[in-house]
Amino acid sequence: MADVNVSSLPISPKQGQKTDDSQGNEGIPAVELIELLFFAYRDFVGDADELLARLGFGRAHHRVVHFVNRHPGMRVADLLAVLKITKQSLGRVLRELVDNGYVVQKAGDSDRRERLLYVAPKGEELARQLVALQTRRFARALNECGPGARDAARKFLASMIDPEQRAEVERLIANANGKK
Amino acid sequence: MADVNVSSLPISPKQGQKTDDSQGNEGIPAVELIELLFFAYRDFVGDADELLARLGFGRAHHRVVHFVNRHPGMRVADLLAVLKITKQSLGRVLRELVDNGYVVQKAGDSDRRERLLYVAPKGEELARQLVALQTRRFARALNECGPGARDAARKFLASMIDPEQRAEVERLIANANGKK
DNA sequence: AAAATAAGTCAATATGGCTGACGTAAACGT
DNA sequence: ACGTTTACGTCAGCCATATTGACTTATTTT
Repeated sequence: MADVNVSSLPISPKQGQKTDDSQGNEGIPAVELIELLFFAYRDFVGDADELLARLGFGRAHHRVVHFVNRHPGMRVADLLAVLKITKQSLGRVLRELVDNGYVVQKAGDSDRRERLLYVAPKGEELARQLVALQTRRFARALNECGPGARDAARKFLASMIDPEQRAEVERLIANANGKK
Repeated sequence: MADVNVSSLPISPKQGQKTDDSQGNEGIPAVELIELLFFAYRDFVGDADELLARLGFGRAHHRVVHFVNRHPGMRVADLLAVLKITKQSLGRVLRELVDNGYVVQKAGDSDRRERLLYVAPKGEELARQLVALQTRRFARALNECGPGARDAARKFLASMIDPEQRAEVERLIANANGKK
């Protein structure tokens, strides 16, 4: 599968551009971390792509199914805010998911203008499979890193989020987890 | 900028779906890590987007400038292998970068069919600015996580890469770092 | 009754991918 | 020396995902 031949690239003439920042975190130029995150994320999303492609879906459908599954009854406006896309962009994707029986919409109880979003059984199963795929990658990686890696990764990833947005994301996750 | 209103999403009825995997890494459902990585990566690439947009460039240009800067003299075929895109997809992006004086091409010395890629001063400056932006995010995050976070993050990110691809990525990074 | 809100839709456009087909120049193999 | 392969580029057409702007419909709010 996609066996590339990147061997023997020329060696960069400029030696390790440190750009360092103390605080007990010296020694690894940040550009290295930047590239690792790039490759890690590419493989991370790649897990889901094959499964989605077999259903005729793309990453946009993935995101919708995932968040609707995690937040049953969310409004369209909420979904737009989470995904940070426009309503026109969501339109086609949501319609396809509804038409194919992955997502259902119900008018709001107190406000009947709202179309509350829920996953149908098909959608829940798809979301479950997608989470399972990506969970497997995390499990493998964290096992390789040894004990404590999970907490460290959680803290690191949260810290990478824009400070102004972090509280909101944490709230989102806590809500979906059932706020235990 | 983009102040969303995601407050008060409904609470998920199904409690924390553990999907756990022992090894001293219990306690955080993987779905939480999945979402944190999603949001972290979105903000991570978002850093560059604004700067690129001002130049009329997109993420595709970012990747090209970055890797050409890190691997001066790389061949077009090497770049295609790293980015895993087709030569037709690269075509327009590379042409724009060359036309606007960010990247230069030189015929190979021993094989004159090759068009070796180099950043022009303009391209080097752009690459530097982009790395600086993303370095700033890493520095802030790692400082928040305390000592040792850098090594932990490096190990974690590397472990998230497909095992079959990891050696190749490590080689790529080592080469660019000057193989010290 | 008027205004604001939630959602959906139409149209046009941009970006970044893809496949297939073809062309050119240079290197390689027999 | 000739034919094949390689490295690169390009034309044409397609798809997926996103954008902005304008407009409609239903419903709630004021």
